Amino acid sequence: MNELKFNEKVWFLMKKIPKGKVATYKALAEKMGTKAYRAVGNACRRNPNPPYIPCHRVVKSNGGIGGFKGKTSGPYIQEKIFLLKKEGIKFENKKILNFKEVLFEF
DNA sequence: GCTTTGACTCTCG
DNA sequence: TCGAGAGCCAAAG
Repeated sequence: MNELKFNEKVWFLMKKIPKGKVATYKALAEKMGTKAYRAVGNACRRNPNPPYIPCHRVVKSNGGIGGFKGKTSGPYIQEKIFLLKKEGIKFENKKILNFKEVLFEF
């Protein structure tokens, strides 16, 4: 049972992200010892585990939001941004202004 | 068991 | 700065 599946590893790292901070798919993948950047996003998109996973704290390496609720654009993205903004993260045109400031390093 | 998809990342022009 | 292409891995069909 110590065999953490790929998705489980992703969730575990996500939960480690403190409030007001964000992480990139790349960081997550590399931290778990793989380059499955996409697989990380897949784990979140399918989100086998509900609100238990703070997927909104995971962004792209360029500071972009990526997606939310299975959508890469639309009101869902705005909502994701709004949540992050409430945590002290600044956004501009769907991009994180203080990206490096809020970027959480494992 | 192969094919398709995806909330990605990097490189080149 | 921006767009297109290639590379990468895992889950679902």
